[in-house]
Amino acid sequence: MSGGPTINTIAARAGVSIASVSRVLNGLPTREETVRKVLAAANELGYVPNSVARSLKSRRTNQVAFAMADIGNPVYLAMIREIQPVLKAAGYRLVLHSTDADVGDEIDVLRSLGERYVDGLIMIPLRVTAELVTAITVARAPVVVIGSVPEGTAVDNVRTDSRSGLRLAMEHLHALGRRRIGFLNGPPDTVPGAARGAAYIATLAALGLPYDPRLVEVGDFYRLEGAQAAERLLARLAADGGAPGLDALMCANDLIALGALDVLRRAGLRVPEDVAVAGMDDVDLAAAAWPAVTSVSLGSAERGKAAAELLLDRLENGDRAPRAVTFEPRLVIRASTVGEETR
Amino acid sequence: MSGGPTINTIAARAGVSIASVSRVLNGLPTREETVRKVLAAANELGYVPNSVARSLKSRRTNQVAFAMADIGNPVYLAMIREIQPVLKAAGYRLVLHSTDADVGDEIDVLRSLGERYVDGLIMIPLRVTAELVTAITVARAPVVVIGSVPEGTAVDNVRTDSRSGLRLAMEHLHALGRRRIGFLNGPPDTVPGAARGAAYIATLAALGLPYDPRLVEVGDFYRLEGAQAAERLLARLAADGGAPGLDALMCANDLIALGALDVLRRAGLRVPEDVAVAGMDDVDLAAAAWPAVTSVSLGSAERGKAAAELLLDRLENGDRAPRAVTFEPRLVIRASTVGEETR
DNA sequence: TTGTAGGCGTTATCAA
DNA sequence: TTGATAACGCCTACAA
Repeated sequence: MSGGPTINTIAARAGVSIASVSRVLNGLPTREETVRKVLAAANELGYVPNSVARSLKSRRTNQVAFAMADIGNPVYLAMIREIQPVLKAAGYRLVLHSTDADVGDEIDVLRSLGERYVDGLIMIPLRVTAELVTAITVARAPVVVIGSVPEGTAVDNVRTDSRSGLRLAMEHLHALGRRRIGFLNGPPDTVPGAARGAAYIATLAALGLPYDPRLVEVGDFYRLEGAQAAERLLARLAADGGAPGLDALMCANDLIALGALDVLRRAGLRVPEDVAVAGMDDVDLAAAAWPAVTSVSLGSAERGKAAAELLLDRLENGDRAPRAVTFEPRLVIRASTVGEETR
Repeated sequence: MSGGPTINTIAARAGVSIASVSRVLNGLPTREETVRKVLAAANELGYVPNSVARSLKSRRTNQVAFAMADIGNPVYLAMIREIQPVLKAAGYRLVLHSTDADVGDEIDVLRSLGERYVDGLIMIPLRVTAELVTAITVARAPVVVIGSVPEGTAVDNVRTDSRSGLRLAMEHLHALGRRRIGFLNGPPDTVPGAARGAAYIATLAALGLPYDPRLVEVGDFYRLEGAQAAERLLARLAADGGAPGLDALMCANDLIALGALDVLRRAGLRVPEDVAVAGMDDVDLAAAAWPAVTSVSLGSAERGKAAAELLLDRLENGDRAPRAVTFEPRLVIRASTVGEETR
């Protein structure tokens, strides 16, 4: 009573052994009549196989975990939307982990693979410490990492070069005649924060523009923090010299750009006439904002899909060499840099 | 080798029985020295308990499923963001199901509860058929439904009255002097579509406004479909009489409103000067849009949290009576109805 | 073709 | 305090 029917219940009802029940249920060759009796009993009892018992025996759970910093981030959301159907089609369920970008949490998730509640893991670490890399390499289940990972780490990996992506956007701003290009970054101790910060400086040099630290502010990859960073930047520029001395704002992601947009507007600056704004990630929100935000697509959806496929492949072929899939960034030009007329 | 260490491995290593190992690992009273030996062995071997075996024995998986139409919908996303931490704090993992608003899929999920891979389910059905209700009542694990469910259905339930919510928005439009209030709805065979369609007509009557079917279009609850519906509406009005004859647009959700916003703008109509626009759900996007969209908050986050708590409560207290939690809709006034000046 | 029995990794009972 | 042993529900040799 406490649990539902099991193969024992069915066996008793059908007057056969549990082995026969199992055989019928798994489509193994069985005498016609036995099949009938078993199926009839299973039907009447509303039998559903217990996946836990099945997993214990088969050593496979048909579950895959996805670990990211925060589901609220539209980038991860775009990935999930691609990952989920791929996994579902292959018969896997999706288990979600939010790590709040905490390395400890991420390492916990990796360790928990030893509990064997999933067959594999797709993860997006934001801070790649040595300890994390170790945890990845000793993980008890296949792992696919979305994002950069130290050269030579033996793990399936899907990445986009955000450095060249940021460069695309900067070149675009430069081509529009902008010369005082500010930069709002996320935490520099994260992989994307470090990469984009370095790319900003490198691109300035490549464009022959001076690097002026007063044009740079650091916050976090969210809208609110982006707005605060923009406020600090404007306040400092005002204190420094009066005139904004700023004709473009490169933002390390779209959420920051959206926050900056509000602040600029409130400060009476027109976008893009006074200050052109560009972001990264090309999330839905960027296209929906007003003005729509020029952004660098890092192929979130494609990366998610590729990661899922990579993991599925490894689940069937555990000992192939680690593979790295790379996507090219792509500039999506919208009104926040070129204005309305081109729409 | 193939699997990780088990209590057998540890028992052998520590020179004790598996029963002792289990006792130590579960903190049951054991002799000091045995504890030491077992913990030492477990540490050296990097032992992690197998959750599948544990689940088989304990009949609990520490997993909860969440089933919704589409993770891309910001409403569900807001819910997940609340549900996840509540479950995590209680030691549960979250399994995600996307059903594409397909009743068959939802019934499949309910049936799959018999597989016992989760301890409970939170679901948001869009179309509540008799078959679905049956499936809910015979489900093999506790279910919490977010949304309306037929009177008397014995299931934990969290809801907001979207009828009175829509009425709030309509009264607001009316108070602003709008008299030709159009309506863009989602599929009328969904619970929210039906409720909001009925509420539109009822509210018109309550406001003493005539019901003009030419002001109503039906599409789906997404941005693209909302835009298409808005286009059809404008085209028909233009064909019918030339002048728009429309001074407000009530949208069944925010995504529809965002789509409509684009279309109105492209048609050269100013929002809100020519046409005021209101949506429902109060998703992030509504606040981020330009102009920001007046919306009716149906308490998505709160509903998610309440659902998770309701489920946790039932998991500890399986036989209490079904409970219904209700939230009041709340109007959030933004620029799309009152213009910029009030910001 | 069918049934018996052992094992997947844990927990829990019952003697010793 | 400890160790054998029996479940949990399923799959699968192996033997009949």
